[in-house]
Amino acid sequence: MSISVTKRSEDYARWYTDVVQKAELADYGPVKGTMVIRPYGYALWENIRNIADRMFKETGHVNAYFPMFIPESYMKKEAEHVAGFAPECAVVTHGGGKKLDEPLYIRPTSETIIWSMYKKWIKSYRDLPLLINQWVNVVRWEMRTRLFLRTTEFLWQEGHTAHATYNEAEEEALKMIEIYRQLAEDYMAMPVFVGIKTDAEKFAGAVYTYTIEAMMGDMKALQSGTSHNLGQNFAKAFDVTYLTKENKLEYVYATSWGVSTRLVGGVIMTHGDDKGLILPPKIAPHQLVIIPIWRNDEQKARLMEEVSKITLQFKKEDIRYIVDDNEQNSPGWKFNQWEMKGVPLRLEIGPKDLDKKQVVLVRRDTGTKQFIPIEKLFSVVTNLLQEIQNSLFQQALEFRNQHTHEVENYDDFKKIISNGGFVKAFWAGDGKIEAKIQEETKATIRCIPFKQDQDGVCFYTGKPSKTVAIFAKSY
RNA sequence: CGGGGUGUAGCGCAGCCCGGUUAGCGCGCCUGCUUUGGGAGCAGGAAGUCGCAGGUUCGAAUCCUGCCACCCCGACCA
Repeated sequence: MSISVTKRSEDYARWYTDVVQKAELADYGPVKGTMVIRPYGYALWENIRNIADRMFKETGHVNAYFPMFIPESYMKKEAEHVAGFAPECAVVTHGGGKKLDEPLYIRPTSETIIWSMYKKWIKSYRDLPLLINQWVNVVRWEMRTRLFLRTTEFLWQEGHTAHATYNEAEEEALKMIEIYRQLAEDYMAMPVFVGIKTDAEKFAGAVYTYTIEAMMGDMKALQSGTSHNLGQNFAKAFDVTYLTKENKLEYVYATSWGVSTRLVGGVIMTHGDDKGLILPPKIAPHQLVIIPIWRNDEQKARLMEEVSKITLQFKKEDIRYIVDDNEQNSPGWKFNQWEMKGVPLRLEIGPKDLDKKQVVLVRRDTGTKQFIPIEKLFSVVTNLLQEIQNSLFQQALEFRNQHTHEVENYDDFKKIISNGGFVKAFWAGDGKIEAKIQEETKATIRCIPFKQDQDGVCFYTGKPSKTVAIFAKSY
């Protein structure tokens, strides 16, 4: 295996796949479009997942598991839903050597099977709200796949909630997109625009779709999480009704929301550089790698003794560290390897340091190297991890702002889009114009941000508008 | 599904045009010794149905036909 990655400036797509493979995050599976998530990549996903899971539970959600096989008839109950998903489904036609009476769809998402169960479980307003999440795999037979960003099978969570009123469902959908914003910005250090999708881009079967949209290193947008207000569409399709306090029969209101292993791709493309990955400390599998450097066994013994003292404290304070005392590889090799894997901090300790009661600390993001007295090590590491976390977010935010341009006419719009970047512009167009813009520029409306406080003129139609939209080419 | 590309050792490739004995190179792997502060050195070693199936030929990695797989770029999508 060669030991460096394609430069981002040379070929961004190749850089991405190089990093994924050389940082040992994932590998191609034997079936087209499938991905093996390797231990290091899975550890990263687990960290993201655990944070999200905690936030879900703190807001009253519980986990459950629904089957991956969905009867064909269920898929077909909600018209928009089947139109949106059926073409990209894997379908099981045989089981136990026999042709099945009814084909089974492998879930592309679980609304239908979950709502078929909710019909059984919801009878009264006392059963509401029902706030269930599941962490599962789903399958979508995509034409073109890319590791983490779009694979035939991927891991995600899908929350499915049932509510008594429209307002409650709306509140839930908004609450969850806010949780996704926090997950992206506060933990993954990935700034996002939060807003609503246009009709053209919303989920098949949703009334409203809310989204977080991040900018990747090549200035394309990544839809990183969505939350849908499903209204009564699925309740009606699956006939899920409840009795109100007033003994009136009403259809239930629903939401669904999800984030996937795509987030891993988002982290890679938000922070990575030509040396490989750069991971935000809060989600990094290892926050710190310790590399002892010795010349003989006696030195190694002394070093390892000091290292075990140091790690004792890290362990106590829940700093995720790894000691690389492998004897086969040279220090230089290890430096490069762990840089490829994006470990936020590197600690070097050798005989010279031991004599001076110090260590060398190197930041992955800036490359800054400093000598730290061992007695101060713990507090310095703690502060540095926080600082790296903040600085990664700030840097990503600056990058995004630098490449987000306001435009007032279509000519400027086209220039910006073809050079790469987000366009932020007043919008008063409709779906037809949106489609035309997409055809001509490949850019779509990523979202209409929640924060709207200005009046202006639509860049395309020239009509007065109070609505700013974010346009970009996307993954 | 359209366009392009690639299938030869675990990985990356050369050889193919112009058929010829034992199919090479780099990295990795194994053993030993010496090394270790930015991708170590030397010596020895293991490892290949040349993507698959037919065909042409005395002889095919190489020529012909068909098929398959994967990657990249588009249309579709988390």
